[in-house]
Amino acid sequence: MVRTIKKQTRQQRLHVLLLDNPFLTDDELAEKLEVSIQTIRLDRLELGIPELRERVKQLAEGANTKLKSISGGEVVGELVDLELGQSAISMLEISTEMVLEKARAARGHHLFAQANSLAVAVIDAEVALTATAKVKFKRQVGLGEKVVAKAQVTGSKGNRFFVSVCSMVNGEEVLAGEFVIFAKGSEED
Amino acid sequence: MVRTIKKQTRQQRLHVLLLDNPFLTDDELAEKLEVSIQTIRLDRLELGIPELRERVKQLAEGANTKLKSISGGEVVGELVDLELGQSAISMLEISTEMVLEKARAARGHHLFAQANSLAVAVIDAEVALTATAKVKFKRQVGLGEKVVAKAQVTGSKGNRFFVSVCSMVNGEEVLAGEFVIFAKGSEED
DNA sequence: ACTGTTATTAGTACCTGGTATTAAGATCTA
DNA sequence: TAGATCTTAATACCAGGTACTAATAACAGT
Repeated sequence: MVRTIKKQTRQQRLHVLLLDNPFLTDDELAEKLEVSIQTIRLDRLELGIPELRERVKQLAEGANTKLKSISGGEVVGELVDLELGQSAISMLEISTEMVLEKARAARGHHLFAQANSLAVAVIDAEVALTATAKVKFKRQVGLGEKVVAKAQVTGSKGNRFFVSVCSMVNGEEVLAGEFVIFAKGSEED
Repeated sequence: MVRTIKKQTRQQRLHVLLLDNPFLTDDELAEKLEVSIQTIRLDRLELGIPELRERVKQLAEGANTKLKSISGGEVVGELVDLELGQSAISMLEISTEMVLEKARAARGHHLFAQANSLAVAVIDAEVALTATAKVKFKRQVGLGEKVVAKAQVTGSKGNRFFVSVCSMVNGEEVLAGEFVIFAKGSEED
């Protein structure tokens, strides 16, 4: 079944081509893969790949929400556990966009963002803002690694809450932070 | 000239509608604004607004680069001045995505990201990573405000560099931070 | 060598969301 | 009432598809 193998590899190449550049039309794909446009369409059908316009649309929508989830979401990372006023756990997988090209290590502020947003989230108040933060980055975090952050409220004084956060990768500490969070008032950030 | 006013306000509404939801077709716009589809098309022509597919495409492309510039770019914010190994200045305008809904204030980690990436950028080395950070948020920063961060290298010890960062809005201090940055090696983040 | 299956290509009708152009009415203004 | 502006209609055309039918090519098993 040589043809089947050909077909499979072509469909794989199709998949890769579209991952690399989702803006390719069937026409262009047909040229690149040296088959007819109908074959491309059958392939897309079999692979469940939508047409150009749909792909572009999904990109446009998806990028929007991804942007928000990175910069505007309530918690950076995925909230795994939350006991308001006491402790919280979140998980963040390091993606390509978070990594410094040269060092291939996650940029510090992403780890900070995870820890900071978790420290804010754990506070049981309408409005909570970071007042001060003291952070230690213990070791690099690489692409694809999953960072688990644990936040623990250690005390409070008036509307000031003290939260310590510890982030781990595979049981290894990668970040330790002490946060002071302001609750309710709009005095500071 | 009642018609002219009508036209202007309609075009303004058109503009706003598309800002709010760029995925609207001319058909839908015509319905919302209670004019014919031709009028919508003339309006788009006059306003220089491209057709739906083009808008979506631009969103898809633009969102990609925006994502990168927020999370993967070399410096968070706009680099205004840079003297490698000495000092650097960057500017960051607070956009809607950076703001906490309830507090209407910029989330701490955005200010941190600006300061941290600036502290890293100012170091004259192939690879620079944050080792420790101590940050104080002095006051809230609101939507649309422009944060100017200044980083100053205050000393070094081996491959450890000490950088202090001060961020201001309208001459008012909003963030003060002390960073320790590792240069070259891949020891820590 | 013949047959059945799978793979590929071709062709056609139709769809959405447009552009571009021409022409006809509507609306107001001087 | 004439002229300018605005709005709507109608039509031809386009890209980039879907959906379907049919013909042909390539090979496998017997």
